[in-house]
Amino acid sequence: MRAAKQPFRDQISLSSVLYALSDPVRVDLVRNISDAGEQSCNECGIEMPKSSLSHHFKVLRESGLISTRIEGTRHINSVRSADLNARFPGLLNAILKAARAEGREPQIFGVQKMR
Amino acid sequence: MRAAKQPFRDQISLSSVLYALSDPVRVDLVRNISDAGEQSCNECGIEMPKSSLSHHFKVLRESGLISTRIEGTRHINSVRSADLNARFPGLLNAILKAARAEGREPQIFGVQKMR
DNA sequence: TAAGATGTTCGATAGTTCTCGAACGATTCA
DNA sequence: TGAATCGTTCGAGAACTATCGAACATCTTA
Repeated sequence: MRAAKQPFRDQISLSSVLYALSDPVRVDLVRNISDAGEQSCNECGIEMPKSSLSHHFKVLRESGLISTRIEGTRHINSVRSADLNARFPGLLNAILKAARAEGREPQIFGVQKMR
Repeated sequence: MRAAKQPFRDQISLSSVLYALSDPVRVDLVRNISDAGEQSCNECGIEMPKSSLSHHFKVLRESGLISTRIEGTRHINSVRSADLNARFPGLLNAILKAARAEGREPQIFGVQKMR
């Protein structure tokens, strides 16, 4: 119903974006959503309690990385590529490319947190 | 004397890099060092207690963003551009460019932290 | 050797963040 | 209406981070 709280394009801050993506779980989420075009929280392929996942989605949303559209009972997420590319040209691609270059497969079978 | 603890090129992790740069103070530091080529902790232009500054330099060092060479009593920092570009091509430039695009001038007159 | 300069390390405090179960809300479907 | 689905929010505990003064270490120079 009420639109998820997210910044306008001009309010997206570099710090928040970098911070949001500094978590392996979240960068995987963005990577998956980006590859799939759109994705519900459910089919993100990352196994973890709902509340934890919801937390990560919230961070991504509030940082301006994703937007969420509600469709029935599902929340469909998409990467705000246009906004991000407008605000920080090349940044998102560089990060996603780096994530792939790092060789770590997107996480699917549970958590693997380290920092 | 003892070399500052820092990761080898292949051990630089995306998460650490993004996390390190998710702090406005640290991204300014990297920006300044990058512009200047090299810089001691002293002349970084950011006013803040020595211990705080040292903490930020440590984070940058441990994430692989900078390396520190000791010369007399001064610790001279430089950005590990070659290593970073080899490991994550285009990433550092994209971030520095984004930092400039954000319009926030590098911090000089004291702290201005917000996140 | 003593004093000064430059940074690091330690210890403490305050604020954040992550994680996860439990409760809640909204929507769909029988 | 009742049950199921899909997510969010709440609350609490553990872990981490930033900040900063004080103490320490190292090198230089008087």
